[in-house]
Order: sequence, then structure tokens, then C-alpha cells
Amino acid sequence: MKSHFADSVREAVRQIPKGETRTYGEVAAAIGRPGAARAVGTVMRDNYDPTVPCHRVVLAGGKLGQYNRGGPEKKRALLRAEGVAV
DNA sequence: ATAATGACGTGAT
DNA sequence: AATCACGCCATTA
Repeated sequence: MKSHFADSVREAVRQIPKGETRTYGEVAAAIGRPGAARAVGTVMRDNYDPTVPCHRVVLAGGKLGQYNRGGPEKKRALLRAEGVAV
């Protein structure tokens, strides 16, 4: 089910530069829905688009967060491979 | 339209 | 510092 919200989230996440991490709250605010961090997570969970670097989206506290592909371990590996200190 | 769920966030214990 | 509880928004049944 594609919704405008999900589409916006994917686009915003796609704009995240390599080697940088963005929080769910930041992404939510970037699309015009501040506080919708949870909703962003819901979208990411349903989003399997490889063109979207969803592994660059982390928790506000600087933690990794979940991942739909091998768990947080895989996510950490990807971020670390881009030069992100985790 | 209502209830339940979930890759979050902040505050309190 | 770690853990528990409540609140937030969008999606799905």
C-alpha cells in the first residue's frame, strides 16, 4: 500500500548523504510530520526498496535501531563500512 | 469508523 | 546507567 507519507519518507531517506546518519525524528520532520518518528519506522518496516539507504536511519539517542535484513548487526556493519562511528 | 501494531522518543523509576 | 511506562503518528485488520 503506497501512501504519500511512505513515498515522502523513502525520498527523504534517499537524500541522506553517504557516511551520515539521520534520526527517525529528523526524517519525519523533514517530510513535514515532526513527531512521526514511529510512523517513519512503520514505513521503513514495510519498505524493501534497495534504492533507499534505510540503514542510515538511526534512533535519536544515537543508537542503531531495528532492521529488516539481518537485524541491527547488519545495519551496524553497513554504517561502519561507510565511515560512521558506531 | 474503531482497535491493534510497530525499524521511535522522552520522561520517570 | 539501566529499565519501565506513556505518548506520538501512520498503517493494517
